[in-house]
Amino acid sequence: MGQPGPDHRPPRRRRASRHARHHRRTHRTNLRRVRRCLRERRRPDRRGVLRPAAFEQQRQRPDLLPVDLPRPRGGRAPARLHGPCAVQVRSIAPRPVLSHAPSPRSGGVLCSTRAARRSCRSRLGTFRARWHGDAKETVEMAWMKIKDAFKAPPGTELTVKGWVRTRRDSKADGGLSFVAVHDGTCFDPIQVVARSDLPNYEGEIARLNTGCSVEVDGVLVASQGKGQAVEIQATAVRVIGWVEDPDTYPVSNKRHSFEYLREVAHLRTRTNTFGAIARVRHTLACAIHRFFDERDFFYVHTPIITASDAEGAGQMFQVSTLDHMNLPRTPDGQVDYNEDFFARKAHLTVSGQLNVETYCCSLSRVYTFGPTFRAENSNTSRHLAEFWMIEPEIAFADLQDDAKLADEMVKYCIDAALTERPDDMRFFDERIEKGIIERLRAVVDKPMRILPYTDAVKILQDSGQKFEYRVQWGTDLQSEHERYLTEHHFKQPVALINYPKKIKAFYMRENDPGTDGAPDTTVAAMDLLVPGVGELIGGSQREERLEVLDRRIEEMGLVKEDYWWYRDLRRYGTVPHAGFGLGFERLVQFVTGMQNIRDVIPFPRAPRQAEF
RNA sequence: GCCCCGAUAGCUCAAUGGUAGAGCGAGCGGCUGUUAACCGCUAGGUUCCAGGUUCGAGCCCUGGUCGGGGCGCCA
Repeated sequence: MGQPGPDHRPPRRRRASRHARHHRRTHRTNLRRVRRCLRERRRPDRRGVLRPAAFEQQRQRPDLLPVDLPRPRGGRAPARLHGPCAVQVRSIAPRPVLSHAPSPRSGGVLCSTRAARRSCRSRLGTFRARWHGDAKETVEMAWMKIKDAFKAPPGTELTVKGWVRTRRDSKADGGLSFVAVHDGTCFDPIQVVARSDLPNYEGEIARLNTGCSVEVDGVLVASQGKGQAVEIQATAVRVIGWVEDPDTYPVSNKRHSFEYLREVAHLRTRTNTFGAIARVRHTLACAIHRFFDERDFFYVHTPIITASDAEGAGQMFQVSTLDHMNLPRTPDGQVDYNEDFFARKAHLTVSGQLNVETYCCSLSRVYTFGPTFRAENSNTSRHLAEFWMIEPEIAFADLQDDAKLADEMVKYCIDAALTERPDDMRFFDERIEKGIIERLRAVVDKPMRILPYTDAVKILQDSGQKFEYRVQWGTDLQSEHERYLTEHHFKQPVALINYPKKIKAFYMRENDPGTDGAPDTTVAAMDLLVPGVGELIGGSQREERLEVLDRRIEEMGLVKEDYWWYRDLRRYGTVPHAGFGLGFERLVQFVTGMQNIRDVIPFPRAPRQAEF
């Protein structure tokens, strides 16, 4: 705080006078605003934003009924506690807030239907007395997740546990605080109304800050204020964990940039955005497993450490237990990997595909879903060094089957997010990418576009667009080209198929000459491009003909013997088969509208980024 | 890896080479069934780091660190 000393005084005086000038100025402006508001019979708001007069009417809604909450009166209460005891009517309004008439036996009202009464009783059956720190007997009520609390009937007694989003105070009715509490189970926090007659009101409740963890006992009631349908009238608020310095709490109740939140990845999950991302990510992961399970796919756990280099391309992370400072050497000076853990050079996997193909060629339909590692020095919003990839592989299938599978899977996932997480999706629609719900719905409804690479090149060449890189058959499409196709030309996901073989991996099946009228040989590859993300899926039909595969391995300058077990699949009962890889984080990006891939994985790994 | 841009209060950002400010957040007080609340006051700074130019550097120069965007690699 302050360090008052002779040295500091002169600058302080100067600052104070400037301060004063400024405040006189803003004060005059505010006065003008307020006077205008009064003339127009409106309520003044900050920055001159005026609220409609309806606000006042809303505040005076007569149909809301204040209630008194019972406090423990010493002695044992639990045995006598049952649903209707929880609330006492203090004053009668024309229409009670709790949806049925007071019961004479209890003098209180809680549940309107038989089912709701039953539900109350069963929850209350779990009550038990508990000795609390302040030597007062309190009641532990049924702990409910906030998502369930929102669905419970008014009058339900419950406990919620979570973290404080905001606290607002009011002096009305002798003083009360509104505490927004979230526990991550749904998008919205629940509003807890804590009255000043709670024993720890002054000392604790009125000092709650964003980030504090609390347990709240109370009764669910229809809200008197607008902005939420229900709220909790608290009978007890227990502070579990304080925020030690609210001034430096990294995710205070305000807007933060995603760049900043990346630096506090351990706390960013408490924000509404990252909570929503986590839930949608979970829903998508579950949807993927469900999608495959419903279609008789088996989930195969392919190895994370591998000695094979799946595609002969791409930087890999090396896995070694050798002492870097004292490496064993062979006589010719090379590192002697015979001394290493696996007695050979080993890496983190860049793809489970080659392994999962073996299961495909025996279990027919399989998939992997696991972490994948690329040591490329990629600095983009769509690349990670560690990401999760889904790789299905289907036997007795060609590229058309593969594309169909990709189409169905993407649609299934989108539909799951839209139907299972409407609250989170509404948030993404309003705050992250306007209109995303509609666009996703359109993806589900429309048939997927499938377009040969050769035709795509023609479209681009005839587009009249100025591209930084010239479009030319035989070269890989640049991301500006892909974006033009999916974001401008088709305005929907597009699967490009049958790429020139020179730009694709050795295991992709060679097409017959002249396929799609292409000038040179193509392979049965498929890339699914989606707006905003680019390549969501990369896949192919696999080369099942041994002699063609061997030729391709040779052409690529690879060593046949390294792939001996992969080649065996072609020697013993080979079948046409196909598969693809879907970058899970890119799917999450596509569904949420988040722009940077580092924000859709809990703890991003990228070049120079592995803090958490 | 290449090309651009940036780094100033807890956060988001201002500030011709000449006395470092605002909004939000925080603390205190006022008002209020509140909800991006509002009003007043207060505190809060090694202007990323190391050098250099200058009477004087947040600003100009050099080097570094970190972050962002685009491209490449891909999923």
